[in-house]
Amino acid sequence: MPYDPSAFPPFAVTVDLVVLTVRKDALCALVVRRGEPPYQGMWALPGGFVRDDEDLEAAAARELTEETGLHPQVPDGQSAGAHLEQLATYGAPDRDPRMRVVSVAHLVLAPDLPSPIAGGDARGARWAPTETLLGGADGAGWDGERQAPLAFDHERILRDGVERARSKIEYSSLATAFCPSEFTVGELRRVYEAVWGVVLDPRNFHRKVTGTPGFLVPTGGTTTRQGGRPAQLFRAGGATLLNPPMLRPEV
Amino acid sequence: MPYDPSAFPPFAVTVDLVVLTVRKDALCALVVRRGEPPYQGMWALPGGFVRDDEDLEAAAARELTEETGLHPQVPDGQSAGAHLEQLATYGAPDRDPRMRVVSVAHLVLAPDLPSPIAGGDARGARWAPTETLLGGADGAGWDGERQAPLAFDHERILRDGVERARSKIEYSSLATAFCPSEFTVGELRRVYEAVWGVVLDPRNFHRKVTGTPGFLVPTGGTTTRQGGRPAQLFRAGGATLLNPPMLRPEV
DNA sequence: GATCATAGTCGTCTCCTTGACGATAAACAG
DNA sequence: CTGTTTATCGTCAAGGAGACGACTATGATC
Repeated sequence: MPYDPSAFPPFAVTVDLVVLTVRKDALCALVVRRGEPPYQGMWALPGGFVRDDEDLEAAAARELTEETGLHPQVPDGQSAGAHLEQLATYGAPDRDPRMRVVSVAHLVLAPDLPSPIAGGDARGARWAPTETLLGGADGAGWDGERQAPLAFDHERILRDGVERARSKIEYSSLATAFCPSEFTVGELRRVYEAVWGVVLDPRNFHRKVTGTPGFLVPTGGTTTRQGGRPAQLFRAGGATLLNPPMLRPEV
Repeated sequence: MPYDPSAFPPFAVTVDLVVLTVRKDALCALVVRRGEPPYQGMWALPGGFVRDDEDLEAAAARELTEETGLHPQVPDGQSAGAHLEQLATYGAPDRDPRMRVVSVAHLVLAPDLPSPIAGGDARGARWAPTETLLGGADGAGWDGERQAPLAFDHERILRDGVERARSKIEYSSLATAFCPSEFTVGELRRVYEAVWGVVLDPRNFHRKVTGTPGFLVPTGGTTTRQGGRPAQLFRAGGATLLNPPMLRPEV
């Protein structure tokens, strides 16, 4: 098919963000309240239009900073860096009732932020447990109160993002993106437990992560912030792919 | 950011296809020759504009049928069905010199087609080994002749698609998408060898795939089309996720 | 027809990983 | 001092994976 500049239908292109963190042993996502129609007053994933001369990833990074104050992927900066990657693109013709909108969703994994949502356009933004946002079909049985459904097709996007995160921490070292720059083995274990929704054996987990080359680098320090015996502090090692992978317990 | 229908910049949205198959023990991709500028005369991935009222996946399926005659994912039809999934979206502001184009790339895994490219808009379309199309940085050392580079950012897209395929056949049963509806363990092994670019032990491979529940279902028939002792015929089982996974040999 | 080459299939052996779980260590709360 | 909590080390048995020997059933060649 030839390119004919007058033949292509016009689209709006947006980025939406699935920003995940682990708070109080629960996997949580950032949602914002919509201030205008459609879906006015409902919760939605943060996002916005891609600008005229802006790359997709740059748009995602800009939205992330606007909403949370987080900066993606600062190589080693102490400032809270977050992992950002493209998730998938959603473009059903009727997903926005006003016009044809194609949304390039991105996945962000962030450490738990000290202040609620630092430096963000935080009017009506909050962290909500993914289990609450997704209702029943989110894996393990669930009996809490149902949250009003998300706007647009954002529930589907969030579900895909959570599944991506669950799968990705198996074979990559990305679970450390949920941790502060220095963390203990126990804190990392609680990340895996929260994201997968399972309970892991502390002894086997310790053996596994400390035995995986390049995953963890001891800093020499210790901490007792979790109570109990002081734990060694680690930072993320250089490895991005884990070999052998962490395997989600089956069933 | 509020939606302002007059504020969003106009984009063109296309789908591009990375169509992979295994031919003569080599992983090959479908490329078409461009008939007009820019990049006139160069090879490119097949693709085209998304229509006004068309979902992204529908557009990818339509392009696939137009180019190859393949239909995606016919549940069990004998007619050559192919696996189709979204790969990633590419939207750098300068990726097309004429206008702002966002391309939603899709990955297709197809069995080797009997006729060169059946029923397709095949003027100037061909299968080319990915190793040739990608030049050096495609993993194992390479010393063949260099193919002229692909148009646009299609080399990057192809590289991502090949990597996705390599990784996906590890933990899913998608390698069977490269095989005809009935195939032998040896044929499946040659698929893995071609996609990964390695040599696998036939005995361990046989034990592994026949021992993975839901991967293969014996049909009862045998074939000698590969020469040697007749081999049992199988078809793909119901499992989509392999447990345990096939692991790519390291290094 | 005997022999050879080619594939396919079954077994064995050893090493390593994993899951289950006992035991010890070092902090804090009472 | 004692109990509680969390961290860390060790042991053991079961299963998976790589290396590789052995045997089988075809077609090709002499």
